[in-house]
Amino acid sequence: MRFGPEAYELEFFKERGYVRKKCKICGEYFWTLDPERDVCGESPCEPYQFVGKSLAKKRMTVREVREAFLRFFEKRGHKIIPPYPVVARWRSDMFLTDASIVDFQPFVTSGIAPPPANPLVISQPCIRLVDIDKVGLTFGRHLTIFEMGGAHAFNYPDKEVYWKEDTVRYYHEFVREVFGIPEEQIIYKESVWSGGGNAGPCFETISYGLELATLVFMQYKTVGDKLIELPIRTVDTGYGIERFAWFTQGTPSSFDAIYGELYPKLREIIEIPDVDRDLLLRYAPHTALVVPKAGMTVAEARRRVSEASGIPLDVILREIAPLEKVYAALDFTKSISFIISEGVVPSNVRVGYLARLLIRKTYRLLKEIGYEDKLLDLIDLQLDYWGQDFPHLREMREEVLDIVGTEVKKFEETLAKGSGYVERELSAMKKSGVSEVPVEFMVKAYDERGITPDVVKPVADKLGMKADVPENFFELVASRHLRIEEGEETDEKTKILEEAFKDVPATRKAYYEEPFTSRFKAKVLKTYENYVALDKTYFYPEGGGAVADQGVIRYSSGSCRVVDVQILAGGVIIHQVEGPLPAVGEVIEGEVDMDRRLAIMKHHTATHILLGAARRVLGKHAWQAGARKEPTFGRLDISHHRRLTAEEIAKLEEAANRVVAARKPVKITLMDRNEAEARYGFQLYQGGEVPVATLRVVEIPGWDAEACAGLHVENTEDVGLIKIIKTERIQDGVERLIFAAGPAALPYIQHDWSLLRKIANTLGAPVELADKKLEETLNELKKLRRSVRRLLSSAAKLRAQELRGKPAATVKGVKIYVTRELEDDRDYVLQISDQLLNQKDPTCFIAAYGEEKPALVIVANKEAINRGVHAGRLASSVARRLDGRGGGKDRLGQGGLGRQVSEEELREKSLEALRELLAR
RNA sequence: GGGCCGGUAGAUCAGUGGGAGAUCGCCCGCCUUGCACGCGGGAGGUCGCGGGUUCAAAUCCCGCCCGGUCCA
Repeated sequence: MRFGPEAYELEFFKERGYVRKKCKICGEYFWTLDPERDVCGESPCEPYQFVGKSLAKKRMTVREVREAFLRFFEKRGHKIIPPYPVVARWRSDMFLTDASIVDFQPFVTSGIAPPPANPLVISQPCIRLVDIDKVGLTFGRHLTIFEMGGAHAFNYPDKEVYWKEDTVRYYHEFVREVFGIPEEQIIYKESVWSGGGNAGPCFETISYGLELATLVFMQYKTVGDKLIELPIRTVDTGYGIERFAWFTQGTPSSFDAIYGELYPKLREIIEIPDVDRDLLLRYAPHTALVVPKAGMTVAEARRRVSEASGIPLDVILREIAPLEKVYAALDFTKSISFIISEGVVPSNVRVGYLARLLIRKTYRLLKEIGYEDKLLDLIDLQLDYWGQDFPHLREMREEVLDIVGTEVKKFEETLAKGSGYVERELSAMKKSGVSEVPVEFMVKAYDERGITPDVVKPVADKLGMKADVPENFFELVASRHLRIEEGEETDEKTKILEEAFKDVPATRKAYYEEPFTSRFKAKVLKTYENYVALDKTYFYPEGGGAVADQGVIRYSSGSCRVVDVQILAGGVIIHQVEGPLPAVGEVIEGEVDMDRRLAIMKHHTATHILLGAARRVLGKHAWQAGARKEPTFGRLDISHHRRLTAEEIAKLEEAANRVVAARKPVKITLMDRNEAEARYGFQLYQGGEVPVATLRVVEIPGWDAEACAGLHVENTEDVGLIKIIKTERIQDGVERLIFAAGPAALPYIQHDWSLLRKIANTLGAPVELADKKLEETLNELKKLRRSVRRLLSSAAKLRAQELRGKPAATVKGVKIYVTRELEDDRDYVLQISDQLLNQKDPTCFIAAYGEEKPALVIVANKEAINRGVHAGRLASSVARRLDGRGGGKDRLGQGGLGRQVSEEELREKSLEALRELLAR
């Protein structure tokens, strides 16, 4: 995609005397005051020109740049907006805030809601994990976490704020005034921005070889390869706060500029490689050549920088690479600090998984330089340092360290178990003559146990095996997961219904107006199959995890039962009914099953109460990860890094029921989105994305406030008792509370009670002593087992003595013992045989044991086997003669008999079978 | 949410339908000034839970619980 030159031609450029040139390296057009310039100046077309110099008015820290940026735009009519979270919980299409405009998407940019101010300015911490492998290599041009200075204006058809001219003028003025960059060093490179279905022309602004900002004019919606004009044109500027700070300080890397103040404290934790300053200053400018695209490997990047700087590759690898690792560790630990302090719990799902990968990557990185035990110290350092500007980092210190600490411990366990596993498997392979670790094994180890090839490799080396990791390793992992996407049937059904009811106006949601009214009159607007749409309804449709209402619809000629209620995309509410349909146009009388509805409402309010309790008992990281409200129970999934203990569950119940007893009103208010966010914060979005301008805020004062479309009781007291029935771990890092509130709690309590009484009754002990009694009983059982074993062992010896002198027969020189034992214990019988077979003569022992259907055991000693006895075949043969089946190996045969048998009959059949066997 | 792997002695694990094992740890004894090592002996198990198939299940099948891991 490209825009014509007219998209970039500004009055401003004419005024200042700028000319349009084409870069001889990258071929892009750019605007400059210098007619001789033929390179755009952006990396990788040119090395950095500012390293080792102080070209700005003065050295500035990140904090100073941020302040200067905000004040500059504030003075020019922009309102300063506090930063949004880095975890984009208000959006369902992304996990992390990766640009300042993300804060206002999609509600503001699409026109659903007004912006909190217009124009506005914000310094937004952003997290981008895409270039994570190149962080360090570019000496800080790329970071996983950075602040994007965003000056934004939203231009509506009837209200123009400002557009391209002013945007560029502001930038121009900003860099000249604040940093003193001379005009001839300010280059505007033409480019195109697109993302998230939107697009527009943009300028990348470059000075001294470094891109400092991007000025985007978001103007189009992309549909396929077509551009459609957006009604709202958005000025989306991104000023690289860290890059400005880097530029002003002229340090070799931007890390020195960002974390310079931290270095003394950092040195107390880890050793920072002491690289010769001249070497760094020679090297740093050429890191501009590294472009973090998928195409360029790390080795390739190194080779190019080495060539351009004239520094040999081995010097780079020896001197500079270790320093890059420290840089990356700083960057990663800052990201972790920000993400976890917003309540993300590492897990195997969603944003929690990103957090886990990031923590593991950082751990491995630190391990490479021998400081994996310092991970928490580094995070602690970051929390304290950035906590000056972002106070929640300091407030969450304990929780963050606890959560990351838990995660690290888990990972260490995984690694320890993993390398043990690898060692066992590989040495087994080696024994069987394999000299190279199969790729399939490495893929399997990663997929099933999270063991990366770098863990396999040292073990293979130790065992003297080859282990080559293929380039496409991660593709091979992915190929294990290929499967057919399953189509969603429900979506199809919804589409059909939406089509059928598309000409019906949105249903009036009378249940919001009078949530306690059950009987109502309404007009039938349309019916389709067994679905009915009315002009208004008191039936609450399924939504927000709450199940739909049920009830009846009565009309002149009959009635039907309402079994389900759904709301369609257009706002039409359809009632799924059983029974004959009312006529279109008729006025019906609806009646909601109010007992059921009240039970659902109680569970819904209880959900909010419990969530508030979870935040207090477990910590602020306890976010709702899902919920369901049924008439008979409720379900609340919360993020938490450990299994809940019985004590925590009790505390949750106590806290929740205290709120019930406190008789707090449940206040429901419709509120402007920006106002609600300002008042309650982003904890509003517990249920996920809420794509509307006006939020319905359900507040339990002093306890909980959420954007919620559900129906609630009027006062916490109406909820009644809240009892947690059980907890499950539905994902790693997500605990599910299943609970019941009010009368619905009673059946669970009664059920447990009667079960307990039954158990106590059976044990013959009062309920209070049932646990003790059970313990005693089990202990006794254990003792008895031991006694029985000992006694049977002695009994077996005696029995063997009895039998020893009188074998039943001798067939072809094989001594045969046959016995019928009533004791149903195989060990006993086998011990008898052990005694009897311990002799040189060929001997075979045959026993049937147990009272009802007896079991059969046949054992032969080595000499007997040599004479042709096969205990397994014999068992099969004997058992078959007695209506049973059996089998086994030559030494031991076992089977079951189908009927009772006397010792005489057993002997008879056994000898018969044996003669047959030995005759062959 | 989906896929895959696993749950056996206090710990780590072996055991592919036929008598529950190894190593470490623990206890006792020998050796030793003492400790460690070494030697000898011993204790320790509802084979995660429930159901099914089978004469017979740690082992095969189904469900559940618990843990791990990869992907979106």
